[in-house]
Amino acid sequence: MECSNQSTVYKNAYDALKATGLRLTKARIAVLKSLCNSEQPLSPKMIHTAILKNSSSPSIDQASIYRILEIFCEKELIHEVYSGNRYVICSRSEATHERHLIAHCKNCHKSQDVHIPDAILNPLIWYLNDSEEFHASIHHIQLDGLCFNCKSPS
Amino acid sequence: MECSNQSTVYKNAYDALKATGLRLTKARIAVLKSLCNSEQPLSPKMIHTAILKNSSSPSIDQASIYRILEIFCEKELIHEVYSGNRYVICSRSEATHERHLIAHCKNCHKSQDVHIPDAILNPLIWYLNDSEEFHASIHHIQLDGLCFNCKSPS
DNA sequence: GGCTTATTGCAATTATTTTGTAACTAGACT
DNA sequence: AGTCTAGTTACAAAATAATTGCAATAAGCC
Repeated sequence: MECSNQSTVYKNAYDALKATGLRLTKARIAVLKSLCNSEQPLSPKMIHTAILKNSSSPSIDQASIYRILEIFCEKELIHEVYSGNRYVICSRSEATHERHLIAHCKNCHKSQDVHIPDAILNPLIWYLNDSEEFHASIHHIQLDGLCFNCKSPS
Repeated sequence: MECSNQSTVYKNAYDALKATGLRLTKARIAVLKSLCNSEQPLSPKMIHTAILKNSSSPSIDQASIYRILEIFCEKELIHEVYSGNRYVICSRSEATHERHLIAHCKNCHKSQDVHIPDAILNPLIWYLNDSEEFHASIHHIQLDGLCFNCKSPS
């Protein structure tokens, strides 16, 4: 909602798009804007709806939006984030009250429990709760990254 | 793949299912088993396929699988995890090389950058990388939990 | 302004998710 | 073991979402 902040976000995103060498089409601009104007992650459908609702935007076909999002991800202009249509059994370690994180490999899509010593995890939990920014559920912190097998040796 | 471990996982999950008071139907058992036997999160479709492939399982209708997953989530027998069909602009802070986490509120679905002091985050990153279990991408660690607004006051 | 080709719109296809209802069955109680 | 009954499921159909091929378009370059 911070207008000055918003435009900074958009300006950065626009510059990043330009830097990729991709053409600056009205469709891509519209998708970028809708993401920049939102404080929550948007699904392709939500982006489509947002663009249609905005009278100043041209109408963009949904197929284009899928393609644009795919390209933007490749170029790392945007991230894909949590949506929630995959499931795992609640962790093995919950029963024993151990703390853990669910680590999700972006490459092979396997998930694993990662056990973190309390000495390391506690400060993070405490910091978050004290900051009042966010209350992380201890038994369901999800890390995105690469598992050991998929981690490139570079 | 650890057989003894697998059955422990299943045994716990089965006990947890029983404890909910839900009926122990063949469909629910089949869904529970397929999740327990998988080391990666499964989509409804994947679960359906897995069950059909398993000759010892009865054939379960996919509509039932959707309903079972919904109920299991309510009862907290399973978690929904990352799947990736929502998008956010790559973070504001990446450009300045600040470290941050993307925190995703399970209630209102807004995401926010959570800034963690290096003193707190570094040990976690270092521990993970040293453990060789998982390589978390520093600019894309995702926390699931509740944002301050949605956090219940209890 | 005209050229070139990356990109989009359109339309059709395929996949996924949801819903209503009749049939079924797990668990409880004889 | 047999019967009852509410909770579940299978089936079919509808709604929604995602993908694809190709002709039309327009962005960037001269």
